This record gives sequence, C-alpha cells and structure tokens, in this order.
Amino acid sequence: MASGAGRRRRTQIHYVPGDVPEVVVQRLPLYVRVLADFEEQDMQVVSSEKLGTRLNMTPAQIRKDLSYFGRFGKQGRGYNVNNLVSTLRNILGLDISWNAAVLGMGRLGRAVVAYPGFEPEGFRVVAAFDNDERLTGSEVGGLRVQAMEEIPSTVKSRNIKIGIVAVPADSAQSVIDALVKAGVRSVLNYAPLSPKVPSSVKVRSVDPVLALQSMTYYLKNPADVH
Amino acid sequence: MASGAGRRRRTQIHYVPGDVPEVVVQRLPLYVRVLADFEEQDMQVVSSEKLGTRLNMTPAQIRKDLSYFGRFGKQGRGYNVNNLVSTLRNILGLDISWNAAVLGMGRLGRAVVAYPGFEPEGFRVVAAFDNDERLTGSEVGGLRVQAMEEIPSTVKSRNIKIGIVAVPADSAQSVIDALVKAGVRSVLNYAPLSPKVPSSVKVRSVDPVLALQSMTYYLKNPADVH
DNA sequence: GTTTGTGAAGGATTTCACAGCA
DNA sequence: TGCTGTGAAATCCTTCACAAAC
Repeated sequence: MASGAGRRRRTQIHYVPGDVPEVVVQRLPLYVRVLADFEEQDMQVVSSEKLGTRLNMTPAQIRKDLSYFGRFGKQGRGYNVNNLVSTLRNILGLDISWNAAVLGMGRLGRAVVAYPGFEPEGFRVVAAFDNDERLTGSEVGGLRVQAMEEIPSTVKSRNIKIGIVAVPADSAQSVIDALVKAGVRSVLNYAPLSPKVPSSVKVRSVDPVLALQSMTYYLKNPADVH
Repeated sequence: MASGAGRRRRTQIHYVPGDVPEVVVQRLPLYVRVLADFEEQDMQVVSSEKLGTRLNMTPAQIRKDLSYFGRFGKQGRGYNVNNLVSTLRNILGLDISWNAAVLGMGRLGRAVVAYPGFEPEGFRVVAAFDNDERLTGSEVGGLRVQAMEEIPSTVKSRNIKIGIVAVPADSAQSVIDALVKAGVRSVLNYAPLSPKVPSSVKVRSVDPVLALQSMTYYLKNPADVH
C-alpha cells in the first residue's frame, strides 16, 4: 500500500459508487462518446463549455457530474481529452469487454444478433436463446440457438453478464426471471413491459413506440414557449 | 358556449399543456399501455395502487401525474379503464394516426421500415429517404426511396409530422436540419449523437449501446444497498 | 371501508456564482 | 486571464398524508 508518491497526485481519488446519482451515471457514456470523437480529431484539451455545446448541456452540469468521481481538470485549461476518456471508460467498466446473451430469435432478436454496433464497444453476443423447438439447434449469426432451459448453465460457462431480451411481452417476465436467477444483473429490454426485478438488477428498456407516443403530445399541443 | 349543464361535470377540465412537466408526459404512454392490457382483460375499474404495482411506481405518482390533466377517478373505486385509456389517448394525440418518414436506408433504416410495431399504434411510415444514388429510385418495403432533396416537398405533400433518423452519425445533423426546415417537429433519432434542434422540436434518441454502457457501471460496482 | 386529488413536505437535480488555481 | 470544483440557492420532482367522495 502507501500509494504512489510521484509528483502531485491529483486524480483518481474518491467516488463511492453508492453516492452517485443514477442520472449522472447515465450521462457518463455521452461524455465518453464526444470525448472519443474529440480524441479522434487529435484535440488535446477540452473545456466543460465545449463539451456542453456539443451535448446541449450546461458546463456546470458536466463539471458537477465529473466531480462525483474525482478532479480531472486543470483550472484555466480544461480537461485532457485522452486522460478523461480513459478515466471515464475505466469508471464505467468500458475498458474490458462484456459477454451478453440475446433471448428471443424472432425478427428483432435476429436483428440484435446481427447488429454491428455492439462489438466495437466491447459488448459480445456469445449466446442465443429461443423457446421455439423449430429454432433451437439452428444457427443464427454463427450462434447455435439454445433452449431457455440452458440459460443457467450457459450464463455460467460463458460468463454472461448481460441479457438482451427480445421475446414477446407475454414471455418477457419469465425470461427475465430466469436470467436473474442465473445471476445476470443487467438487462437490456426490448419487450413492451416494465419488468419486475430485484433492486440489485438494472433494466434499461429500448422502446421506439413509447418515444413516439410522448412526442405526439407536443405535436398536438405546440408549446407557446418551451 | 355556457358549457354542459347535465349532472355533475367532473372530468376533462383543465390542463394547460405548458404546465405539464415533460417527465409526466413521458409516463403517459406507459399508463396507456397497461390500461390497454387491462381493457383487453375486460377489467372495468382500476386503482392507482394496481397500476403502480404493474408499473413499479408509487400510486401517489400516478395520481399526481393524472391530476395534471383532470379528475378521472372516483373515490373508493378507482378509475374506469375504458374512460381513462381513451382520455389519455386523446391527450397524447394517439386517437389519430401520424405519418412518418424514415431517413437512411441502410441496415437499420430497412429494419425500421419493416418493423411491424409502428402501424398498429397509429404511426405510418409513408416515405423513405437516402442519399446514395444507388438506392434512390429503388423500393424498400413498398416505398420508393427518395433523395434527401425531396424532403421539403414530400413532408408537405404527404403530411409528414415525424422524422425517423437512421443515417450515420456524421450526416444525422444535416438530415435533421433538413427535416426541421421542412416543418417536422418530432424526431426519433437512432444515430449516436445529440442533435441540435430549436426548442420547438422534440428529439427522442434510441440507443441500446448507451443503455448498456451505463449498466456496466453497476456490474463493475455492485451497490451494497441501492 | 376504499381510493381519489392535492397541498405541503421532502428529496433530488440543476444552476449559480465565485474562490482558487494554472 | 481562463476555467475548474463546489458550496449554496434555486428549481424540479416525488412522496406524504389526509380531507373529501363514493
């Protein structure tokens, strides 16, 4: 122990996970995304002002968000792009890759398996499940489709930490229950329902229809100001 | 004027759109969804308690949300399922159908055009756009792929109110600018960026990668309590 | 007895504004 | 001078708790 003496130690200190508001955690990936873009453009340093402009957020919010995790900036200069992006990736666990299973091999599940956007971000779809016996045993995107009964063993053997649920609404809860029982604590849910999970499990739902249905309110009631 | 005398008039009164918090509007479609399900099961009446159980929300929040729009319940009984679902549909503008255009005919855009979940909810994809000349003129899901230059005229002639953006990140902003210029005020964005739009325009982004990237935080830092 | 609708309280999140540092 | 980090203030959102209604 007795950590590094070096020069001035400035970064990496505090951050007690439990103290960080969930909204803040949900914004961190946005920061990572623009920072990665700035990095690609060989930008060395960036201010909260510039990040805010790019993300349509106030600079104060960005500074406050980052302050939950440490002190990463330099007064008068801003943030070192490379440092900040790699620190945030580390905080979020994006510096390692995560194995996921896709549940449901219908139209949507197949699209998810074929989706090329996960792999480059470190998410690997390593298993595919479906309850239809006409599908189990067949291949989808290089994966053998397995029966749901195999969830517990495969989750363990393949070190699966994330379940991506693409089954119909009426079977989603039972599939999620099975995932949770098998130890999965992160669920990306494409089914149109609000699943019940223990508080130790995170669910994020992706639902374009819900998104549309709240926008029509504003189409119907054009706000005078907003 | 001098509105209905009848018996007691209870419902449908107030609601000044500008006063309703956006979070509340975003939850209304959730209520519509469960109510529609209850309706299908021939349930006549439902309490905020039951709705809350189904949605993992407190009954108080549901009652408060609904109270922004009127007084729809009966003390001691609850809400009439049929009434409430149709009132909420009306408030949200879900009692009419909306025309949408899909922009970008790559893998994702094609999937969106083929997606069977929009039509039954009253969202019609009536136009498809792409800038690649090898695609324009061809057919995708029964739609002729049009060049982006045709956005203004087609938005008007086909009464398009919603743009669904499925182009790469680097062309998304310009496509959205074109939509906005053409009068579109609702954008469903699949591209990985935070687009800039005037405050009169609503954007909702669908991004499974962002959703995953914030869940890994909790995988990495299992909360003691939460 | 049950459940709504809602002021008031409480909690969470955002923004302000400025001391302090580069 | 320029910009961060952060307490304090302001705003926003949720929950409480209870009178009123059925």
